[in-house]
Amino acid sequence: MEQGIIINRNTKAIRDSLKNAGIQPSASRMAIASFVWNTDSHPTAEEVKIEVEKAFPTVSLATVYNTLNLFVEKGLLKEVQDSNQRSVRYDCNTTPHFHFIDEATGQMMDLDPEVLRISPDLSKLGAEFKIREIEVTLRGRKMGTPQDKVKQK
Amino acid sequence: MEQGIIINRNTKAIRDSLKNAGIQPSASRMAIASFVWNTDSHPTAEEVKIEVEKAFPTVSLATVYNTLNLFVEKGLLKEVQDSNQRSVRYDCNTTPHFHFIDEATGQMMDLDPEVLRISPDLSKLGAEFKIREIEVTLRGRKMGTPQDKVKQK
DNA sequence: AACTATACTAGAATAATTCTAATTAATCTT
DNA sequence: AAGATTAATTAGAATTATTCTAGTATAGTT
Ligand SMILES: [Mn+2]
Ligand SMILES: [Mn+2]
Ligand SMILES: [Zn+2]
Ligand SMILES: [Zn+2]
Repeated sequence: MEQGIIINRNTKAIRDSLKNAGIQPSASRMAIASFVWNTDSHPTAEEVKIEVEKAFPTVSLATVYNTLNLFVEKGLLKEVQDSNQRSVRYDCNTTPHFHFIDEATGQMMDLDPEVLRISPDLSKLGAEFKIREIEVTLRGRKMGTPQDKVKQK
Repeated sequence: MEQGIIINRNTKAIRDSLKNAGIQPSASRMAIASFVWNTDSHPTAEEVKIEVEKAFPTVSLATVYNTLNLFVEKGLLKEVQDSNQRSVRYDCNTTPHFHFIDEATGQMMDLDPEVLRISPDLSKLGAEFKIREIEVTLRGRKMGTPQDKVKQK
């Protein structure tokens, strides 16, 4: 029953991804990418900063935001809304998928796109609606076994 | 092809709705309710303030927020996220429905729940996910005829 | 009218994000 | 390699949405 996807790229793969997107793989960008591409926790900018500081103590918050925004622009990350509706979270899973938010913990989990079938009824929607993206979030509780908390590589 | 729902309650209906929810229908609450329950524009708090000030010039921003939060608490309004992901919008349509956001104008439109069929595949989702709410937003362009802009009562 | 509870207000505080202007680092040209 | 140019990073100020505070006004109750 594994919904989450952890990208887990190594240093070389990360460097190549950045170069590929036309981004110079500077040290701070590498540090930020290494963190966001190896977690499925949908971190906030502040959480990214806290983690990245461990490896790279001089990184500034402005650089964290600049870098995350750059990654979003280049399609390497997606922005998603935190459930408090106040801050942004960053999602390294840029493939179409859905989210489940546990309302007790606030934790945002990826859902495999196969768990939901979504069919727009064009006859009712009207052809004048040009859809670019469908965003779906489920909210509720996940009654998980403790093992569910364990991250696997 | 009408997706939007305009509640359009008159003064007496609004007063009754407030009383019904256990809210004292003070003058400022009436003014705020009269606006938010007669628009399908999904206004922000700032937009609510600007409108309400016309009828009620001394209303404070704190009262606008207090009142909107109170209405949300009592289930009279729903909060939805603005597409800039920075501010909250208020939706007088508390029945299950979906949203379409025109990415050129930022306009948020209601979609009738019949335009989308959503089926969770419980066998894949897992019974431990207790779903309370499914939130769906479509983004794209609406290539409307000019008449589409006209509000009908 | 006095008392109490509720509602309202102006302005301060908070917090997420962006902006500014200066500094550093990397890349390019000669 | 030196100098010139461009790109990246920084600290801190600015912006903005929202909440908080503490005082004032209003409404309901005896
Ligand atoms: Mn952004
Ligand atoms: Mn709220
Ligand atoms: Zn995700
Ligand atoms: Zn709506």
